[in-house]
This record gives sequence, C-alpha cells and structure tokens, in this order.
Amino acid sequence: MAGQVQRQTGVALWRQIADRIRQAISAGAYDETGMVPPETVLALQFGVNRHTVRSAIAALAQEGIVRAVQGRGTLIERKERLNFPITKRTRFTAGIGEQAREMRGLLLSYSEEKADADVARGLQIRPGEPVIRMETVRKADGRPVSCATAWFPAGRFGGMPDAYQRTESITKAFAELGLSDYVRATTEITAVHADEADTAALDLAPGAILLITKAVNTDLEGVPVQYAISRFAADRVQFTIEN
Amino acid sequence: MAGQVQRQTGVALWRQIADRIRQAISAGAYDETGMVPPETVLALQFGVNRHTVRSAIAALAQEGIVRAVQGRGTLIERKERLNFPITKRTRFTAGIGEQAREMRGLLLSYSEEKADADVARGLQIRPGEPVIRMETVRKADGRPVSCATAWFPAGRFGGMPDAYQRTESITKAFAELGLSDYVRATTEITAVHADEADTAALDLAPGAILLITKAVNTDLEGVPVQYAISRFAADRVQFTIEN
DNA sequence: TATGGTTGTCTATATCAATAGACATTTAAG
DNA sequence: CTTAAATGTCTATTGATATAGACAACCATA
Repeated sequence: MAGQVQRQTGVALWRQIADRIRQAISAGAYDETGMVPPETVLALQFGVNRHTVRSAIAALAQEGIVRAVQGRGTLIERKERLNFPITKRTRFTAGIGEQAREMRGLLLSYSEEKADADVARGLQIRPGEPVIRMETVRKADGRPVSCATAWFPAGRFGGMPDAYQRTESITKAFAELGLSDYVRATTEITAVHADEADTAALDLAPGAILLITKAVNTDLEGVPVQYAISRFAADRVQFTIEN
Repeated sequence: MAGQVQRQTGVALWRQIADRIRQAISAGAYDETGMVPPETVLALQFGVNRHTVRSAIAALAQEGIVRAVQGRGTLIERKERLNFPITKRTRFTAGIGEQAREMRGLLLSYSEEKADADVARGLQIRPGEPVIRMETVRKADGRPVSCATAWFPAGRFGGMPDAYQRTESITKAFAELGLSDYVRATTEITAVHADEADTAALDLAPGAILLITKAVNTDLEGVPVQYAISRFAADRVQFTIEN
C-alpha cells in the first residue's frame, strides 16, 4: 500500500496522504486493529515529515473519519462506501436501503422555468417549454451522499416538489402523481473536483472528488419524465452496473 | 460558468483553475473563438491574480491542451473527452473507434500467479488457482486513455499475453483463443486521485482524477473469463450506461 | 504607423506547505 | 511505579503558492 506521494503538483502532500488513508480505511486495510498506524510509521511509509502526516490526520478528524487520542493512537470512527447499483430500474432509496438504516431525500429549493437546450434534449421537449426544477440532497443515516438537480415536464408533474417533500423519495412522489413505474434510459458518468457549493451541500472535505451522473428516466412508453444531474461524494459511494 | 475557487484546501488555486479551464474546453465553452479568454478576464472571473491564471495556463500548455501566443491570445490545441459506453457487450476498441482514428492496446507486462481472494471471487475460482495477470495501457490516437490490470484463468487463456500483444485488443485476442463472444457481467465504478504510477503511465497532470472500473466478463454460458481493474483519466473520458 | 489588446518578464512581499528538532502529555503494559 | 509508545505543542527555517505592480514584446488592425 506504499506508493510514494508526489511533490510540486499543486496538490499538497497532506491532502494526498489524507486521501490515501481515507481510501485505505474504506478498503478495510486497518480492520484488525481498528486504528490507523502511528504517525511516525505513516511518515516513514509516505516518505514525509511527521508533521505532514499530522496535517492529513487532522483533516480526516475534521471529516469525522478518525479520532486521535493522545497516548493511544488514532481510532477509526467511520468506515464507509455505499454501493449504488445502476440498473434499468434504478431506485436510490431502495438500492441503498439495505446498507443504511435511514434514507432521506430533502428538497432544498424548486422553481418553474423554461427548458434550456440541454434539458430540452434530455426530456425530448422543445427549448423554452416549462419545466419544474428541483435541487435536492440525499442522505443516508443523516450523512449527505449526493446532491442533485432534477427537471420534470411542468404540465405532467407540476405537483412534484410538494410530493417529493412529503415522501422524500422520487419513486414515491411519481407514484402519487400517477406514475407507478419508470425506467432509466441513459446514464452518463464523469468525475470532477467538487466546487464550493457542492462542498458545502455535501459536507465534503475541500478539494474532494465528485462522481457525476446525468440520467434520463422515462415512463414505460419511453416518454421522458425526469432529467437529473446528480453529484455524489466519490469517497462515500461506488456505482455498480449489472447486466 | 463562474463558481469561485476554494482557498486553503490543500489544492493550489492554479491547479483548480487549470482543471476548470480544461473541463470548459472539453465542454465546448470556447468553440466559437477557438481560444481561451484573455488572462485578465479569467483572473477577474475566478477572483485571482493574473499570475495565478498564468500558472494554470502554463500547466495546460505543458499537457498540450493550449498554446499561448504572445500578442494574440491562448489557442486551444486539443479538445477531448472520449465517450465510453458501458453495455452488456462492452468493447473498448469498438466503442471508442468512431471517436479516434487509431486505437491501440499495449501490453506493459504479464505474469502467471496464484489468484488472491479478490481475483478468485471475480473469476469464481478457488484462491490459489493459477491466473494470468496482464498490465496494459490503452491509447487513442497515441494519447493514453486508461491503464488496466486484468486477470484470466491460466488454464483456458494461457496464450492471452501473446495474443493480446499481437492483436492489441482483448476482443480479438479472445477470438484467437477460441472465444468468439463474451459479455460483461458486472461493473463497479469509483473515483480517486491518481497515484504516481498511474500518473506516469497515463501521462497525467499530477493530482488528476481517475475513474476506476472493476469488471467481470463471462462467456455466453456465464463462466467468468476475465477480471479487470481499469483506471481511466477522468478528464479524458466519460462513461455512458444505456439500457 | 500608431494604437489597443494580448502574452512575457521582472521585482517585491505575504502566506501556506513542509521539514527539522525538542520536549510535554497521555495511555497501556510490565 | 516505571517505562515505552503514542499524540500534542512549540520554535525555527526553507521552498512553493499567491498577490501586486510595472513594463517589455508582440500581434492585428484601423
């Protein structure tokens, strides 16, 4: 698990090391002891000064992943990476349901607006037609996992914001509005560094990585009902595509 | 396209700005002029000093994405993001084929080894059974797109390294070894920061993001034939999942 | 050829990142 | 109680990062 860190890359050593330790924790590298190796050992492993390792651990402590105890060592507090299956019938709440006790979708804001070119293409409507836009955050056991911007055709799903706020689930909200089933037509996946807004919304470590999906959901006749751009904290989730 | 950069995050401003500009280029933001906006404009947009923007542009020039010309401006040299469809019949070479002139898969190294727990689970064999491991790099028009570690059951596909080296394609190599068709059973997708080895192998900007896939391919009877971990340069590709 | 807009270079300064060493404090174990 | 091992704190120094300002060099064009 060594593999040296890189200098003069615009990414501080302490951040690289924090990322590596976070990943090692979620991969179960320290499961036997439940603790991160001593600072002096890590410093030797990564080839850096002990103070640099301390900066990395401080960042992880800030995230709530580890807790340093004087005299004992650095304890692992949280070890997580939710699996998020992407299938024809992708259901966020259901898919994650077995891995977390409580799943909630929170509506941050919504508005009615006119579809721009991207949204119109996704929903297969004409640019300028009215759509409902919703900004949401989804949480597993109180911890933010992703935030999303979703668009719906305004005529058919004008009641979406209200239904979503009540049910805290897209699937249930669709059901309330008379759409009992829907399928995922396409999903695009990319990855970028988180910007300020998403860092705040997802309670992320600054400079963290986002996995981004652009998805179109359709009803059973193939008519688009939702176009959504979701931004996932990359260190908290993984996607699984089953065929 | 504004959205401010973040300070004191362990990620240097010039690197954040370079990432943003690179992404804007690949999204086609500057297609009309074929040029990046003037340094003074970018500095104002991002709320930083002009010298900081210059550091970012210098990094992009180093990557060969832009070329600054005194008196004229900064020209866009290369504009890239390959789309990589992930389907039941995922074929790297074929999928990318239409987007690049030349696709090549290069064998870096290979060895015969005993399957560890992960590999055994992927290939549905017993840990300790012999497998062939191959380290490969895949290039589109000479530019590295991904590197991968792949395992094959040694008994059935002992000739894999040789066949791959000759055909530069997994699909063709399988065909030579008597497997005319195969399907993708599962794919896991995650994202991390690139480590030193992958930075070198993929000719990446240091600190770049990797999209990682873990995939199991099976023959038409559902018997696993390949377990592969691929690491893609996140700023050069996107995945598309079609259903 | 004159001008405005652009990139290139230089100096100076402040802050962050990283190293180095010394020592204090706490915990667990002998 | 003593000791070893671990984290916590402090000072000092160096190099990378970022800001600020001034001016040179170059290009296109009016």
